[in-house]
Amino acid sequence: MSVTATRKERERSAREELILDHAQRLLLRDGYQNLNLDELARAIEYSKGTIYLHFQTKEDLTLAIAVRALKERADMFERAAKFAGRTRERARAIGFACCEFAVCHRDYFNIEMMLKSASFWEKASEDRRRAHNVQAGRCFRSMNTIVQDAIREGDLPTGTHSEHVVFSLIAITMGSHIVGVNPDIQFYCGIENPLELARRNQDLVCDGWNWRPLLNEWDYSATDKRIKAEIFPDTTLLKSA
Amino acid sequence: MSVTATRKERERSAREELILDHAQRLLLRDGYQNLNLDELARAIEYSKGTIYLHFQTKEDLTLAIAVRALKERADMFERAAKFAGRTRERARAIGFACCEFAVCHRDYFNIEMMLKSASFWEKASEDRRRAHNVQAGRCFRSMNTIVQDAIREGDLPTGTHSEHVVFSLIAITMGSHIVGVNPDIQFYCGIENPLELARRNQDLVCDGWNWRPLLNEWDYSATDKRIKAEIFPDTTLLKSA
DNA sequence: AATCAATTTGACTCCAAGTCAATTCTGCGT
DNA sequence: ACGCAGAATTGACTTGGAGTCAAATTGATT
Repeated sequence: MSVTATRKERERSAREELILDHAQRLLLRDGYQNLNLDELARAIEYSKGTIYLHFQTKEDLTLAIAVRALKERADMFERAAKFAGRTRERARAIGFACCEFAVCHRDYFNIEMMLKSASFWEKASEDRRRAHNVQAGRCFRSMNTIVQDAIREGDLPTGTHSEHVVFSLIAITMGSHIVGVNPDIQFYCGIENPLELARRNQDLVCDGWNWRPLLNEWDYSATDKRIKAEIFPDTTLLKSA
Repeated sequence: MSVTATRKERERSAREELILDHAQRLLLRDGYQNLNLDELARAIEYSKGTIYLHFQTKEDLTLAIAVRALKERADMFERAAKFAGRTRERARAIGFACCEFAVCHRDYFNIEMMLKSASFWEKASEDRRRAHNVQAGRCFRSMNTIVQDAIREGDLPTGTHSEHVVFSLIAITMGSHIVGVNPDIQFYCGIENPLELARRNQDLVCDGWNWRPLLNEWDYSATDKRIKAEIFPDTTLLKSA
C-alpha cells in the first residue's frame, strides 16, 4: 500500500520532469505566446488533461520552468560562495556562476522578465510562487552574506549598506544580460561577447563601491583560473577565465 | 481636394492618438495579456475593424505605444544633452531625464521587455520596427556623443571604448529600473525609492570608469539643482535634486 | 436625386486555453 | 482467474478573444 504510494509518487514527479523538459524546449524554440499545449501534449505522449493535473494554468507551467532553473542557479551560487579567498574573489565566483548559468539557460532571463507582469504572476498557483521566492531568497542570501563579510572584514567601507551593494550587482548583471542580447544594442555598441561585458560591468560596480582589492590592485585573472579549476572544473566556456 | 486630403490625414492621426491614449491606459491597468481589443473599441467609440485600419496586430499596436514613449524619451535626452557643463555633468543630465521619463511612463520598461521576445517583434509591422530603431538610435547617440567628448577632453582615460561605457550605463539603468520594481527584491534589499538607487548606481558605474570629476571630487548636488532649474523646470519629482 | 467610391462596421471564423463526462486502467478481494 | 470499485487518463467540448471581410453607411460629385 505505502510501497505502491511512493512508487506512484515517483512516477508522478518523473512525468512532471518530462513535461517540464519538453515545455522548456518548446518555450525556448517558440516563445511563451506560441507555446501550444496541444503540441506539448503530443510531444510528451500524454493528453492535455494530464498536463493540467500537474499545472494549474499555462502561466503556472511556465513559472515551474523558471523555478527549476532558479533552483539550479541557487545551487551554483551556494557552491560558488564556498570559494576560499578574499571577499571580492568570492563575489567574483558568484559572478562566474551567474554567467555559467546564463550560458546553460539562455532563455531564463526572458522568462524571468515575464514574471514582472502582474497578470502573469497572479495566474500561477500559490505554491509555485512560494517555491520561486524560496529559490530567489537563496540566491540573494548567497551574495548578501559575502557582502556582509566584506564590510566586517574592512574590504568594503564601514557604513556601506550590504543590500544596496547586492541591489547594484543584481541590477548590473540583469541589465547586462538583457541589454546584451538585444540585436540593436549589439549593433550600436559593437558587442561580440555579452557575457564578457557582463563580468566587466560587475567589476566596474565593485570598484565603484570601493571593494578591496580593486581591479588594479590584484591579479584577478589568477583568481578566475582558480574559480574555474576549483568550482566549475567541467566548464569549457568563458575562455578568458 | 488636397485641402480635403490633408484634413482627412489630420483626422486620421488624431484618431490614431486617441487609440494609443486609451490603449496605453488599458495596458497599464491590465497588462498586455489582459488588454482586450473589444474593450478598447468600446472605449474609443469606434469598431474593432477601425483599430485594425491603424495597426496590423495587437503586437503592432503595443509597439506603437512603445515607440511614442521612446520618442518622448529621445526628445528629453537631446534636451538634456545640451546642458552646459563638464561631460560628466551632461551625462548626469541624461540620467536625470531617464528617471524623469520613468516616472511619467511607469509601464514603459515592461513593454520594452516584451519586445525582447522574438515572436512579439516579428508580428509588428516593418514600418513600426523601423520607427522604433530610429528613436532608439537617437537615445543612443545622445549619450554616445557625450562619452566621446569625455574621452577627447580627457575626462575619461584615453583608449576607453565609448560604446562600452554607454553599454554599461544602459545596463545599470535598465537593470535598476527592472529590478527596483520587483516586490521581492524591494523586500530583500530594503528599497523605498528605486529611482534614487538607479541614479546612485549610475554614479557607481561612472566612478568605475574613472569619469572625472569623480563623485567625491565635485559638488554634484549643485549640478543637480542646475539641471532641475535649467532643463526640467516643471518637475516636482526627485526631491533630492 | 442618383451614383459611386471610400470609410466604417460588427457578425463571423479560427485558434488555443481550460474543463469534465466518459473511458481505461489498476490493484484488491473472492 | 474473475469481477469490481475507485483512481487515473483522456479528448471532445466550451469559452474567449484576435483577426477578417462582406455588407452597410457615409460623403463627395454630377
